[in-house]
Amino acid sequence: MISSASDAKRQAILKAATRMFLAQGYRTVSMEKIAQAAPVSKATLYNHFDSKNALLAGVIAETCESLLQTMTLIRIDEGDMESTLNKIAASFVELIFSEKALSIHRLIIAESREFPELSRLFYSTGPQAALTQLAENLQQLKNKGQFQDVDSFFSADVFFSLLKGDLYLQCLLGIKPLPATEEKQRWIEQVVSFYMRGMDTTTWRNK
Amino acid sequence: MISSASDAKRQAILKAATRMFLAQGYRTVSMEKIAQAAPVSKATLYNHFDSKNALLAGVIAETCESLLQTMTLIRIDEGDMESTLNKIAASFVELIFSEKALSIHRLIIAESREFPELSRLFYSTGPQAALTQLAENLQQLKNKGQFQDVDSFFSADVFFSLLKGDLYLQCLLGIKPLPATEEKQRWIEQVVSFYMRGMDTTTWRNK
DNA sequence: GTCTATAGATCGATAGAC
DNA sequence: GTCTATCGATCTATAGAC
Repeated sequence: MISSASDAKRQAILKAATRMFLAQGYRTVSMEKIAQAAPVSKATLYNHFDSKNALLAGVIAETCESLLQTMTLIRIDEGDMESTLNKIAASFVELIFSEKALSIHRLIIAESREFPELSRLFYSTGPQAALTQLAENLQQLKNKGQFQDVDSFFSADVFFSLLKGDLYLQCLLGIKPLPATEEKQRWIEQVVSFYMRGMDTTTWRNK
Repeated sequence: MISSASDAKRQAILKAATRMFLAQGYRTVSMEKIAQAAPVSKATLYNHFDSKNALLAGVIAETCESLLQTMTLIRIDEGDMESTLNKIAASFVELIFSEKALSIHRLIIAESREFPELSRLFYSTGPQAALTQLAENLQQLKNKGQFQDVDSFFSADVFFSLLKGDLYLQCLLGIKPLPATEEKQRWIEQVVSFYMRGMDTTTWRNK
């Protein structure tokens, strides 16, 4: 059995490493500084994580898992299509325009060359999981007759891409502050309105 | 007057640094290796660029300028809206799904924390310039009566965001190979079709 | 398990000869 | 301007005491 004291140190290391990697990046943060912040000795750090790379993998996995839990599960049973889309949009926008999500995204892209397996882990447990979930929701809306498309995955892709927009790039680059609540609300309304016109079944049938 | 031999060395340094930074990232490439690849001595390298940061700035500026020239100027005088959009889309997709553009994008995001001024340089001379140009084109289409929207900038944002889609993220993460010509063509058709439905003036007026 | 101390390697930047 | 040689700092990872 592993002692709880050792477990506590491990958690302290992970917490410190997560905070510093997300805030300052992988390269600029040394094992020395992480050990100091934990606070543990460098030898203890290496007892829990074989290498700096292994520590990064632990940080990525834990952060992705944590972020996924913030994506609210949407019930599509109640309400019409517009209200359902609005709920999904609000949950998605709240997630991607958070400092934590943007930071992990930057970190992954920066290290994607040297750790391609981390990129796959991030994509499958993050963006891809969200896409799949939305595609399933759209499929259910389709079965209820509120909606008609040819490819639910394309429809899901379109919806999330619209919700990102150019604003997401600006936030990712750090050249624009995160949008305030009202700003996000207005953005969602614009996008959902545009999306529903594009998905309108009457115009769709005229294709 | 600066000797042409010195100028040639400067160009050789920039070329080597660009290639290595884009392929391997900023941190992993040392001044030593750049000097060897140029090939010049490290002292000569520092004679042309005061620091590694200054060299990075030179690489970014030159690469952004080079990439912008590949964006074809679109004439909206001739042809209908769909053919115009298709031309713009083809030019945009060809640009963003190129190895060079993806590499510079990764590099900028990776270093955006420490060099925010480089992020602004990249955004204004890259994505923002493209957005502004498209917004102006849409404005002209609007004036010709082929098109009607409330905010040309929003319409431009939507168009480019759709063309990126989830595929762009996968390419940026390096977990998917660049799309082939036919794949890009099919993608553009899907997106333009969806976009034109969303922008359809009859449904728009019914708002 | 945890600590201090340090090995071993690499890096950015510079000094001095030509 | 260009070169060789090197400084000083920092990094990852480990050895050995407790």
